[in-house]
Amino acid sequence: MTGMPTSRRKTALARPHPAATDTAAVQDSPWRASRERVRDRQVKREAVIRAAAHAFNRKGYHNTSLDDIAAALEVSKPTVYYYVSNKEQLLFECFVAGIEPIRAAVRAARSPNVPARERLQTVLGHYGQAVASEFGWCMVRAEDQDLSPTMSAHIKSLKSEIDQGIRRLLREGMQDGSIQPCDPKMTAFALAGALNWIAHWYRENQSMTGAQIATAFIAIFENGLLPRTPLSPERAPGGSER
Amino acid sequence: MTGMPTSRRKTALARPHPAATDTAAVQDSPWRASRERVRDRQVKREAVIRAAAHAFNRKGYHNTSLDDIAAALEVSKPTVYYYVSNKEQLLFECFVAGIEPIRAAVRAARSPNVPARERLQTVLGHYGQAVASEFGWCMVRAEDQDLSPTMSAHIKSLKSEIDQGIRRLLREGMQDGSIQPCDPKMTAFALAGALNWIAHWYRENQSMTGAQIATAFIAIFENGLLPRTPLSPERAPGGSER
DNA sequence: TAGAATATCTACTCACCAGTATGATGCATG
DNA sequence: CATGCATCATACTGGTGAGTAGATATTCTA
Repeated sequence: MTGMPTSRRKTALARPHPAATDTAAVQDSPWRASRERVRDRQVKREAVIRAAAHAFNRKGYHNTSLDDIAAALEVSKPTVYYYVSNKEQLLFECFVAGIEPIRAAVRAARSPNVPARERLQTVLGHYGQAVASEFGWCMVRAEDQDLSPTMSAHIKSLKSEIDQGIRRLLREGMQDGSIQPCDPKMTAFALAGALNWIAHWYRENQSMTGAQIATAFIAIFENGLLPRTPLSPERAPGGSER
Repeated sequence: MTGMPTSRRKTALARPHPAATDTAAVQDSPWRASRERVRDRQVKREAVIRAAAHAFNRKGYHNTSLDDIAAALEVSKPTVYYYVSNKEQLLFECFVAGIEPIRAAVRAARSPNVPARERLQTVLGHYGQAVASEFGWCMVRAEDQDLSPTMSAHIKSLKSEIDQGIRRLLREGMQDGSIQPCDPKMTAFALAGALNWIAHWYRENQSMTGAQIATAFIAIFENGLLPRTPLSPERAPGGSER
């Protein structure tokens, strides 16, 4: 009987987001599929990762408990711990799942028989798609501050790999004449920032797909805001990916 | 005596960032200034906000306890609660402190006697400075998921105000011919994303100031990656702000 | 100088949650 | 069908941290 009628409910304050359908089950759970125990560790492990990504997307890392994830899969918490060693690793796995396609694209962009700007287009296209994927949020938001030094270092190096790849493409583009002279470091930051931010506003079932957004962004970055002299009718000679 | 020598230490897992100088005191605390009680509620309140921003910057919102903030100010937790009602409000105040200068810049950019691209330059300049400021992190990272519906809606409307302002400048720029035809919505997202992301990599005492970074970004966005026909010797006719 | 208002502290409560101890249940295989 | 392994659950621990109760000290005011 504290008196004041102002909103008490410690719980309500601590969890600002009780969110209607909280235990919103994941669409496909290897457990719900059949009641008898399926022996496929890898499939289940990936289902756990995916469920975690889903929950992190909606409620954020810190507002998601492992009980939430377990509930979404309709299993108990120890089951989750049977497939991953702890919460941090769960975030890390989501991060890797999100960033891997980008790394692949960067590695594939080494072929020097294509103008660097076109190769950059391809990389940025995959980048945008990855950020808009189900793991995009985790990839973008995996914070230093929530990870052990080891994991943090690992993540940093993966991110750096991509950053360096983009800078290299920019430099190569300046050399082969397909890209306007610019500061590769700052330009890479601007590009990555614009694309990363997609994770903050993009939601599935939106009008545009990740690839379409990436294409639009590439056009913006290529053309620039400054009006171009209207004597180059073809603005993007290379075919956009997809 | 659990057996396995694998890393136990529940605490170490839960707080991955014990960070050497954790209770790193804030430079200027109205409390440390003089031991007798100063009667200046507003000054102290602002000191609390600033200390919170500092802590959030370094450790993130969820890894910062109100005890941390109190310790940084060399007071006790109830003292902090004497100036703010709860942790959420603390985040909100930091957000507002960060975003206010941008809103001011957007409002000031209504004067129609200057080309819209130049007005946009000014807005983006202030934007970049704000993101690189001590409140930048809080402004950019104030998550929906950590806020009550009321606060969340409030923040959304403030953000939207800026977004709409940028889109309007883009449209005006297309009309007055100072800006290349483009999709204002996507372009505003790209601009805001690139600038917001500054908060993720910028640290003070870096070689560039926030304003300098903003200037560099504006140049990148204006020129575009596509080489320009080398017949326009002056690339940015408008003087850069500052 | 007596009270009132302001400012601050010590010492709690209580919910939440990561992670675990322990044991049960099914499955394969000899 | 016994044994060992894989899989999963119940029920717990221990620690953390938001927020508070209630007392105390200091300053203002009448």
